[in-house]
Amino acid sequence: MEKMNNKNKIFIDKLRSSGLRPTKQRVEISKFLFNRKKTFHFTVEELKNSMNLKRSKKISTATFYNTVHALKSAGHLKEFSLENNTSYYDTNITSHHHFFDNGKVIDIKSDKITFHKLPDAPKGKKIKNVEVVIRLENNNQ
Amino acid sequence: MEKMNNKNKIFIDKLRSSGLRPTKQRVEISKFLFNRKKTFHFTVEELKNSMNLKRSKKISTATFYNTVHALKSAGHLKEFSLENNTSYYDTNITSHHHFFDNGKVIDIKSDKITFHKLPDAPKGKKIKNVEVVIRLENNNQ
DNA sequence: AACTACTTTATAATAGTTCTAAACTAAGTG
DNA sequence: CACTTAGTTTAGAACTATTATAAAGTAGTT
Repeated sequence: MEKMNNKNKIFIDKLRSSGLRPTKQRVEISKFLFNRKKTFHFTVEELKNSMNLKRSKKISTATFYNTVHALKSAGHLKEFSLENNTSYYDTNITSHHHFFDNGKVIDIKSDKITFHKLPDAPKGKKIKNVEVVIRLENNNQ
Repeated sequence: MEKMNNKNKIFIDKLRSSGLRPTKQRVEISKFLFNRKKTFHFTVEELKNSMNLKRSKKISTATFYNTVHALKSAGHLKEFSLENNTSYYDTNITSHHHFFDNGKVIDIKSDKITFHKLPDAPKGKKIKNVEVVIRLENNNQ
């Protein structure tokens, strides 16, 4: 990348350290995803639409999918699913939990939920992680 | 239904009590789903393939989708999602939890997991349910 | 038996995602 | 700095799960 200003260096390093070539597109997508204070939940289509809206030269759909998959494989994004057959991604890769409120997702910090009892893993298996979904509904009156 | 033998009566009643006309197709699908000892996890495509394999007169794809949706709306099936953009259904409609082991799903009885600490619902919301997913991996010593 | 509302069906349509192969580009080499 | 090459981007086709359409069929009532 010819233009490597300081603003981008952190994202370039992040990509490079994951074995991903820091192309123009990947750097811009990384900046969009990770240059924010709060956790970001998104689908690939949402990401594409919001980024391309502001751009004259659009990034292709395939690149959004490729990049999100690469970032996920590198451990920079977490995938999760709702009941609508669409993949959601979460920039918060630490182990944590979620409220699901009619398609809206809210993070719950890991330490907000603790267990009194948990089952053992079946023979030959071990527990990779434990994630809780708390489904919400409106509190009518 | 002209042929209403005792074997089918229970499924016919189940459909009728949910406001669903007990058509030939619905009764057969219900029997296939609910006439078993253990909980059954499936996708609509899996259900279609395994039922139609044995049949000379196939049930159409649309009917499988319609019936599964109707049974879900009536509260006889529960839907859940894995990370592959496909809807899974569970004949165990009681509140319970799951092991996910590389696409394989195993039920965990509700009382096998208890909480020590749980967050409050956000203002104006209340908790509808709490479900835990325990992801497994192989125990390579 | 006749009527009607609900159901099934084949098929088309849609949404999200992955594949393909050609054009492009980052990064190393001399 | 050209040159090379392996990795990347791209448009578009293909694919998979699912939903919509509208015509034909059927359950349940009269």
